[in-house]
Amino acid sequence: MAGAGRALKIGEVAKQSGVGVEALRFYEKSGLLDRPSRTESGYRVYGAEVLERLAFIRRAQVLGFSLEEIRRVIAERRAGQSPCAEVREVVRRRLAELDERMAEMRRYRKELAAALAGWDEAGDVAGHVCGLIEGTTITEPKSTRRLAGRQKGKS
Amino acid sequence: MAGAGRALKIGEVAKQSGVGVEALRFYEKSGLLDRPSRTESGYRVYGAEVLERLAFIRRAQVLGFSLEEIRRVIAERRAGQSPCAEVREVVRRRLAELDERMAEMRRYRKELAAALAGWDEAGDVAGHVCGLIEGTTITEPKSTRRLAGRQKGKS
DNA sequence: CTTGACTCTGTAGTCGAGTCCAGGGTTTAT
DNA sequence: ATAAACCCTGGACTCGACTACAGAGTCAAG
Repeated sequence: MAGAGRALKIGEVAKQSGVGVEALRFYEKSGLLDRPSRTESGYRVYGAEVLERLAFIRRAQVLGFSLEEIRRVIAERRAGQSPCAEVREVVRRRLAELDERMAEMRRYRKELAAALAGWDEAGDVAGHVCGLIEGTTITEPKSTRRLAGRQKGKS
Repeated sequence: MAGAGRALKIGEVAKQSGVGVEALRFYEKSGLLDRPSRTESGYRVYGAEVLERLAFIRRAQVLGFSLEEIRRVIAERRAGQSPCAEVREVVRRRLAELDERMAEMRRYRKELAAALAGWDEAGDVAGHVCGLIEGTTITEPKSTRRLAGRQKGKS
């Protein structure tokens, strides 16, 4: 696979992958990208396969892997072992988390929607903030854990 | 309302609210809590109503409000205006976000589950990472936005 | 040959929601 | 009276995934 124009400089890679020059260097530092060869003057020179790697990373990210997890997967792959066991593990965990998360969200959604609706017609009583928050009784999630949170993308 | 033991010191409040001394001071600094009166020696002295305020904050947080949003709501309330319009706004936004989020999650879940299942019986092919990530084609979310992310809770 | 776009390294800053610490002072129980 | 437990301030640190910047070198076009 791959066969497009090779010998990409970092800016090319950024443009083609949508990842951003700084992020690319950051990924390299974090062990997500192999360090590429260099021109005599020190410029990074990538082969087209880096684009696949980046797609891989993006995908994994989207699936909820943290960069650290992705790093481990890649490292294992490079160590010859198929990282499948690991990946499977992570995926299973993700699934469970996702389900939990979604259940939580559904609950919140219900609360929110109910509060909004009920309060939409009730008008507001001074002193109470719309009854919205002070009124609702929520079954507290015992541990509020991270979502597969990602920051604002520029795209 | 309220009528329990008044004149709480910060540690009491922490214990009764589950919020943590440092967080309480942090909330105060951030304008989420009014600054309480002090003893002569400078100790914070809270009235019981702070517990309600904290419950309010917790609830709002759980509903997906950021501290900044909560701060605004409280500020508006204090300014005499009912913050209902604002709250409603935020809630509506949250609902929309939540829905979008959940749709995304459902998609991911499907991908993950499918990948896991399909791959569970296929065995692994070297070179491909389980087909999991390199294989799946995901309809990319056009902008990857923050979830109502919250860090690891200590509870 | 000069201008401007690109690249390099290394360090620092961002955001959110806190946590942790040092280096004090105070209150309470023994 | 003294130790333990509490409280104070101010600032630094955490985590994750980047982004920004300074200051310097390099490359391609005109």
